[in-house]
Amino acid sequence: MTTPKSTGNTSCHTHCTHGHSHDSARAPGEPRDLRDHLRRESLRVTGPRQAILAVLQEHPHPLTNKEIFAALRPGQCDLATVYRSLHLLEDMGLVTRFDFGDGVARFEIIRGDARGHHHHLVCTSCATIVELEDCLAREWEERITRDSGFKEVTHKLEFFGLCPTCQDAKPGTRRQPQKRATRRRGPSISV
Amino acid sequence: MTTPKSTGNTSCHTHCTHGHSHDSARAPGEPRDLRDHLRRESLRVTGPRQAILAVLQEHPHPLTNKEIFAALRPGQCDLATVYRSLHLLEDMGLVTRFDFGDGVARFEIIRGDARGHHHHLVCTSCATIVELEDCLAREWEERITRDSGFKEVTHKLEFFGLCPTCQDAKPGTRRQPQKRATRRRGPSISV
DNA sequence: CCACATTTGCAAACGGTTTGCGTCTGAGCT
DNA sequence: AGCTCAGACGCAAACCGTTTGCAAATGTGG
Repeated sequence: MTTPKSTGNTSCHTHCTHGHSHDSARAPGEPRDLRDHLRRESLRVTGPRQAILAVLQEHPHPLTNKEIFAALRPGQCDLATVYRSLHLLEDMGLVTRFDFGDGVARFEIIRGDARGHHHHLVCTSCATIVELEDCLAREWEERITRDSGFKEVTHKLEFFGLCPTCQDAKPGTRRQPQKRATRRRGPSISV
Repeated sequence: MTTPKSTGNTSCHTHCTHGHSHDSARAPGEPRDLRDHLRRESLRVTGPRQAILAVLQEHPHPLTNKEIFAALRPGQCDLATVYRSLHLLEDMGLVTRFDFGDGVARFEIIRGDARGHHHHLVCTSCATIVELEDCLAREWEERITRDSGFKEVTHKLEFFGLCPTCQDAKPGTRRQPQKRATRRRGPSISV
């Protein structure tokens, strides 16, 4: 259950092609911001919500609901509340949902410091996650908007590969035709 | 269950920036190809497998397991067999799995005629799907491979938006804070 | 036509996620 | 401070896509 494997390290920000302004002009994910957002919609500032956001703030990588739940003090709140709170935080725009195609949602806090919309590089073997700087597909959104007639065009883009560590521990040739190991969720991510 | 909604129309191939060679030099998804692949690995050419591949060949858009199952003659095969066969076809490289982030896998046959790796534009309201020509992110894979130390880098990229039809039938402002409609799977795709 | 490994159908299990409902609580008001 | 009540929470059950165990059915090479 609580496999801590999925949170990797390896900070490999591929590029840094923008000013990287270090002024912290109200980061969206800050505690104050949570209060403001909730007040504005006459919702309650509760312990679970603050605790969950705090966990997200301490972790620089996408976390699953269970991982967030595990990072909370035992008995601090129910798993169902974690799910509900993350929907709320997502709707309020404080948190981004990521989908690595393994059927588990992951969440990351939205930081003010130029760490907004971005993508990930995920190891298909150990699920180590590398954050990629900035977005790559904005201009395509525009082109597609023009050509398709769609509106409010957004995108999801994630990269997958074998991380340096897993390249060594390679278990021979992969892709046996049938008869492979179980397909039930493991630490790895099938692409 | 069998909502046929998710298969849209609207063929809007955004560009066509390559020779579009019309020679059908052995398309991967053809029946003959299925036989070859199976024989090569001493697997059986069964009715269900041929039928499933045939359904995929008739449909130009990604289909879910259930949609494929529904397109088969009643009693032709079990839903579990559909799941198993699609894993097989995917492993053999005859079919591509797509993930639109709604927790349901979709499959599309791999055609030989320059319709290999490509992406989609999905309406977040009615789930209409538009096929986008070719791939846009190949060069990024190379760059990321260089910069990260990962190997065998691949990617998943899908676009989402409001299709022309759904732009009109817009139900006022969206994004109510809490208390929105059910989150259980519907025809639409939440991004 | 046989023998046997591969597949299938069926039903049950699985795991992430959502929800119904009764109880609890944050926060505005007095 | 105390009241009040809409909004949150905890708990457990439901949902739903997917996977799998097992016995019976079937494709294939010899």
